[in-house]
Amino acid sequence: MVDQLLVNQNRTMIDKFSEVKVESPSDMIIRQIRSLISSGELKPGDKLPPERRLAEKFGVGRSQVRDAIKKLEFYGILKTHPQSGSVVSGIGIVALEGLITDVLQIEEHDFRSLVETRILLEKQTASLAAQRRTDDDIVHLTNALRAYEDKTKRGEPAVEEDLLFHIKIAEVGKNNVLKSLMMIITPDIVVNFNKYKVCNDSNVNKSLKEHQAILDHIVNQDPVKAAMAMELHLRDVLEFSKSMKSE
Amino acid sequence: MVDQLLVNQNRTMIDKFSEVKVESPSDMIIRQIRSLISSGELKPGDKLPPERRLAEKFGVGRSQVRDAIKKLEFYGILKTHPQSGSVVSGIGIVALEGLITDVLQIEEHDFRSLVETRILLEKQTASLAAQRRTDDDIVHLTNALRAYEDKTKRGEPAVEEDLLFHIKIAEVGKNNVLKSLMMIITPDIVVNFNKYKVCNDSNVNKSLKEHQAILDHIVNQDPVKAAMAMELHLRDVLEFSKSMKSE
DNA sequence: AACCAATAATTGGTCGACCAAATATACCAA
DNA sequence: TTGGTATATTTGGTCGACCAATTATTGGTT
Repeated sequence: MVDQLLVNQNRTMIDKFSEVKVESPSDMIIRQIRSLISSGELKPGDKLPPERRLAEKFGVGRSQVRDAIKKLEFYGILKTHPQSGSVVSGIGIVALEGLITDVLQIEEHDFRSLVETRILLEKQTASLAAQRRTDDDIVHLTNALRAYEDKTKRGEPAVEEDLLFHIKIAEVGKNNVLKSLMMIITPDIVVNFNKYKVCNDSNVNKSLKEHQAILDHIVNQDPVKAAMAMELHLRDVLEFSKSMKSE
Repeated sequence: MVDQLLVNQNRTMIDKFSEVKVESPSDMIIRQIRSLISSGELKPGDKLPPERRLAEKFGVGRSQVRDAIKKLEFYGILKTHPQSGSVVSGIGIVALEGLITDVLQIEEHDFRSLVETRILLEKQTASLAAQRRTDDDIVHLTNALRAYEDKTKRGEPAVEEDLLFHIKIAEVGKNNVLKSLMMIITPDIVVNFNKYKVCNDSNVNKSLKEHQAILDHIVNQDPVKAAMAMELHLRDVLEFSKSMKSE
């Protein structure tokens, strides 16, 4: 009650500090765990204190600690064994420092980096697909391209089918990690696609031909040409995005 | 009570089905949400039913639903607005299908895929680093290499310093996404490093020279040679790992 | 009828309590 | 002393209840 009054009285002063409260609670916990590690209290390889103790030490509920641990586990920094405890991953303390700070800023993907990386990944998937494709794979790829073609011919937006074709290529490449990484950056790309309206009508025809060319090279098992066709395709997208961005 | 008795009576029969229960509860929820989407009950862009309703519908607690939603949010498939609801991301329903099934299997990183992808990423980071390095960057890289050298000269294991050097190169490349992706796969690599004892004494000398070569090419701003040196370096690791694995 | 304020219902976030599995401890027998 | 078993404790997983913010509803005023 009294606290509430004080808050209202100091509203203008509170506003000046509000900017530091943008970081979410779980991020704060992550930062605290990081400090535990860098201060030497937590060496890689040994067990994390139990969630209850951490919650008490940080003065928060156990839920938030669990959230933080889950996030860290997601990025491979921790490994949680049920009914036993969480263990700091084998990676060294020095590298950990850099890792964790990066996790907190992992969303800051600027557009240039995004497209640049996508080109890299997709060139490789195209190359691998050309090397490792089976006859079954060709059927799947053809179907995916057909679906894309049908929708564009009807004048409908086909961003989904476009991406699906690319994902199928990644599957044919038969490299789990590569595909997973593509999966991770794909949502960001879609967001930016919609933001900059990359896929308008004037581009779909060219895009369709480029897709067909990529597929042809994969069918012919020509890794180099497949990669080049993919790069050409994506390079167009990049250039177009640049022009949109400068508007 | 009665159910319990039935379960005990049918223990042998239950055992036959136990194999399907290996998937974690939250994965089951993810699968269910996916079926909700593919059945058309959930179209991209509109709000997810409230957590309580989902929990009731799936016959589980709300915690598990929250876990599933958080996992999906990690991958950008959902976006949660506090006190308002979760929204299906703009990405299309078709692509979602592929995405979600992949999320469930995203941990199956086999070793070949891992090293293959690492080579790809690191070649690019080396190339970019050679293109974009500043004078300050060189100082940092040199220090990192020095730290690695010192520790190896003393005969101590220096896996951390090794990786730190690579991470520094990624930073010099100035591509957020690329660095983030390297961060993601690095823990897996370390685990496998320790498993196969890649960095033994006979290799450290060679490794050190290769690191120096990479650094030189970055200093000379020669992207092609930097990438080649990096590939050479990592290719050795791959070959060595292969031989260890076949033991 | 239109608009706005006050109130009621809904919703995700948080917390504490309970559960079952895993581990540590204590105790007894050989 | 040693080995194993039974018990006690610890631990992450799960659940239901409560909280604050948001949204929907309602009622009244203009």
